Amino acid sequence: MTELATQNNKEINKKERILDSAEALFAQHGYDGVTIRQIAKLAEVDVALANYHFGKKLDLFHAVFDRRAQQLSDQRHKLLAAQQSSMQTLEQVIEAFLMPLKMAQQTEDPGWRNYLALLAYVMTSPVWNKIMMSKFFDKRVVEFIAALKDIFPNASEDKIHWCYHYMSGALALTLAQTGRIDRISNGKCQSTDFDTAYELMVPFMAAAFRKVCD
Amino acid sequence: MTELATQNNKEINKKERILDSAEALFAQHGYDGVTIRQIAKLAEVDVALANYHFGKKLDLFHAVFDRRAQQLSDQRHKLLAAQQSSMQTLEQVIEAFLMPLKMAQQTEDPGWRNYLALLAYVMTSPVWNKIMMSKFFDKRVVEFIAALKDIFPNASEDKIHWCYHYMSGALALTLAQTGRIDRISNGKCQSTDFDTAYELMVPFMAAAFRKVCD
DNA sequence: TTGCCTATTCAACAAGTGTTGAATATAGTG
DNA sequence: CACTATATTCAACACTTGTTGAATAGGCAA
Repeated sequence: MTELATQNNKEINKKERILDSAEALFAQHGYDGVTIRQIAKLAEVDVALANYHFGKKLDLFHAVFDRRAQQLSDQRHKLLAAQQSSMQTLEQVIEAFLMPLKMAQQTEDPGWRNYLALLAYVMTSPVWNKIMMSKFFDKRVVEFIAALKDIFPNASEDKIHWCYHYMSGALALTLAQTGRIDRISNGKCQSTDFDTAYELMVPFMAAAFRKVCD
Repeated sequence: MTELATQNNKEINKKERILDSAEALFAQHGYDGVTIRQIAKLAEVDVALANYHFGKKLDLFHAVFDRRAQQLSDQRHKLLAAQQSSMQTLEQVIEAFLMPLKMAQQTEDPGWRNYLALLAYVMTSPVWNKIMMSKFFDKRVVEFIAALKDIFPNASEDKIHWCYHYMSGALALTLAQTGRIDRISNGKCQSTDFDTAYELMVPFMAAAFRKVCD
């Protein structure tokens, strides 16, 4: 995200090409919906090379997920900690939570957009959620919820958790880019329009949080 | 839902046992994460029987999805149409949209809970969303959005669509029952607690809709 | 040159996949 | 009983899966 976009790397680093291809395919078809051979074909490398670099298929999946998770998680932590002063508003906290994803999408690197879809896949999967989300993101969510507790000192913890859950769901469906909002709105809204999605999401969620937690 | 729960059907109707087993496995592992042999084993029938009754694997998937989709869609339509009078409040409209899912969960039949997770899988999947959701549910969503337009005559259509999108995401993550809210809240909240999830969701979404669309 | 390490390809394995046709059981009808 | 249609099982097929060990290429140091 801070680095330059590494697009059009078709002639260099095969190792990263494997990661990029796996990322794109896993994001769209899920773990079981993708074969190593499909990944290798898209990356234009031999089938055995993925195994050489990353080991088993499951290890490759972890490698794909971890590559950008660290960056994303760090960004969230920075933004939340930066405004750790007790002057923070609800809108600021929500924005700090969403901003890294918005920035990831705005990068020229198309890999980031694929990664966000992969993140949505992991978030909504009953089997992957525990395994993958606890590695990096759960810690940041705890920080986010702590900030919410400061803002709503009188709210029960349960309500805050459920409110976060709703926001997390809205976020996940946005990241997934299923194309449903395009279809239902007859093309007037677009799944790929993250700017609008995030812009509207902040006041939407802020009002909802206040209603339930205040 | 209106019929009696058909639990403990282990000694009868093998055809329905296949559907039930496929439903449970597809919901948890997705389409590609499940083999016909796993389904047959769980249903305690021969591998070839699934093919005999439902044809190809993809046809079985459709059969599983369609079985309860019709009921769910009809319920939504009834509830929305019943209060078609211009006296309906925002809360009533949202409740009419969520109620069928709440009722499905409250049934004794554990198959319904599996089905809701399957629905979440389809809703969040980039590949399945278009194929499956357009068959039954898109029509009801259009009705739901029409009701929202009546309530917010001055709101732009885009905003209404995005608000629906957020709610749909929150709903999908709830249906998915990933166990994440359990983990983050240290067990204080539970993914299976649909009652609380729906109860809080109505005021949450109502306030959010008003903020953005009013 | 030789030697060595890493990267990459090739060919192949054993296991598992969806699917199918024939064989067998079951139940209902005359 | 026999006849028939449906339901179920059995065995096997052709194909794909992840994975691996041996073979090859390329770069770099001595």
